[in-house]
Amino acid sequence: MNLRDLRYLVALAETRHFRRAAERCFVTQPTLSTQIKKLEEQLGVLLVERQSGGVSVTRVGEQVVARARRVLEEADGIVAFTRQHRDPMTGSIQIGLIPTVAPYLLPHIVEPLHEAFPKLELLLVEAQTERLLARLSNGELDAGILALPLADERLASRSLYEEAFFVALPRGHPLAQKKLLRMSDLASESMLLLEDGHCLRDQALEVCALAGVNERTDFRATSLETLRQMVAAGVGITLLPELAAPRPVAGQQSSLEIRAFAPPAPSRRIGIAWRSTSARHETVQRIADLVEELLRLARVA
Amino acid sequence: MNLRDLRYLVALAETRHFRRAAERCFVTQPTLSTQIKKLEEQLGVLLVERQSGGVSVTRVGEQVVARARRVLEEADGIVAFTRQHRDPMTGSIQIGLIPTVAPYLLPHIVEPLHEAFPKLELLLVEAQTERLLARLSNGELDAGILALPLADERLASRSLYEEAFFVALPRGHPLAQKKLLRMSDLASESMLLLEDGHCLRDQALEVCALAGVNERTDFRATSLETLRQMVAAGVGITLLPELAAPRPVAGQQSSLEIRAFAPPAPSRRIGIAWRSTSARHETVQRIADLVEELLRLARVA
DNA sequence: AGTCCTTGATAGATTTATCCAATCAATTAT
DNA sequence: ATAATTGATTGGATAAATCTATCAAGGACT
Repeated sequence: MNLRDLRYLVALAETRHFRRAAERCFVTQPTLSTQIKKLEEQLGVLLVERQSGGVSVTRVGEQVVARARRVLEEADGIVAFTRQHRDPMTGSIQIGLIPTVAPYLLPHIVEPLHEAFPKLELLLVEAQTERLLARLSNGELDAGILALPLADERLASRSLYEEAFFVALPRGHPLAQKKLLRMSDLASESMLLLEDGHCLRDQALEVCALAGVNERTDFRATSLETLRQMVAAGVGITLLPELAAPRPVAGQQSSLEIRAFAPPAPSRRIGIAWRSTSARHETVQRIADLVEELLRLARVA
Repeated sequence: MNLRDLRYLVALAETRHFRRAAERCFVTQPTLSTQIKKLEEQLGVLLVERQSGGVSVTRVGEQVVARARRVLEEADGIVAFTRQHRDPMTGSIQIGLIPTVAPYLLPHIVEPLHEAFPKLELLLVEAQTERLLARLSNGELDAGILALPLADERLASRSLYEEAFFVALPRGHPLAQKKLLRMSDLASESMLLLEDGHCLRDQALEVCALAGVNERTDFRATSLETLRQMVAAGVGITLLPELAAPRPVAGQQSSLEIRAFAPPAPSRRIGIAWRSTSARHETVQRIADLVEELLRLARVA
């Protein structure tokens, strides 16, 4: 049996006429005749009575026609459904972000993304790198925004932006008197860091190694915001990635001082990753394009 | 698009494996690969992600697969419908039975059914009511033999027979001295019952409630046969449905005594259920007719 | 009656779709 | 490193669907 045969049958039932039915199906009458006959043979039942001057559908035929209509409706439904989804920017896409990026990047991109791709449903998940990569690999996520480079070879990735590290100091800290800091300035300090599992922790540790700074091991924060609070409370200093370093709001006093490094400033690269086999490749690229553009604009401003 | 392609797709979604899917469809892997690819091109959407080590269905793919299943079901419905219009008593029919009926009813009916309808292939499945109804509703079964009444409104049903409950006692039990028991006789007893999920358990509990008997809660049997063994071993008493209460075989001593209730004896009604839309309606009726007749004869004998 | 027109059926040629066998490239397991 | 799996690809055989041309049967009209 075949969807085509069912279409022939329905057309025949509606026109009660082989020639007109054939015409409607854009085939010749013998074609339709043969196929209907074959269908009847396959089903072992006579579907139509061929009478001179037209065709009448048998009782069994009526039932089959009714069922055939349902089949065709469902089948056409598939086509209609996929037609809607042919546009890569429709449907839903699941994106994971690392916790040291999500709360600082998302405010910049969620609204513009929604405006640019109103039919795209963004499902955002926050998770640390390891778990993110696992969920990406097993198909639970379509894309992940995290620090590059990646170890996983089955994943493809591209860069979105590079963010410099800034030093966060409590108000009144001696180093706050300098406008730009050098690595060597930090040598006598001890650094507050995030707990294990955050890639930012590893990145900061690397900077520390270069600067000859020790980690303050009696305390590890579970989030960047906690870390910021601790610095503000005077417990120590820390490194903040660019997007997480708050712009000084005009007229607002902060107990936190942010200082940049003198070039060459340490930095980290944030990118987006996806399965190289992903069916959502196109969607991911379009999102990446927009995010890149948005970040460029935000940095200039 | 083509019904065959949809079958390929569903097989692929179920096996997550081109080769195994191809095998199931009785074609070679390249054939299935090509057709799936063609289907994807026609729909303009990627349906599966090809990864080394298997296949995963995309989100759009999942939707298409679900729709494809409906199309195929409807299409198969046409075949089934016409098949039974040729001769309702040919082909195969899948019947589910509850575990407290199957082993006691089937010996009475399987052979006569086969003799009466030699071209009908009986496929018998044993399952508890809940699972039976589920498999009936989703089309895995054509009919189900279970206790009435049913809750499910999408199913039609008719009665096959009513079976009284009997009391099973260990040999030498005081109650065994009476020929007929009243509910009130049981008041001081504690009853052994089946484990949860068996409808017989619920029915027996209802009788217990009427009789003011308590369930023996430290033990629940997984089958009627286990239950019978326990009673024979003197652990307690139980209720057995009529067909499961063994006739006393002449000359054979049993450590089990069976006693009927004085009228009005408690009983349960066993019936057969089917989807009201089932293409096998006629077949089910003919089977029900014969089963009803057979049971009537068996009861008289 | 005879002719014309309509109906669907049939035969043979042609095009198209489907399929398989063999093989490849990539990845994973041993 | 080697073998085993994975799905993709290619070329040619096979089967199916289609078209053109024609036929036979029935009804309508002159």
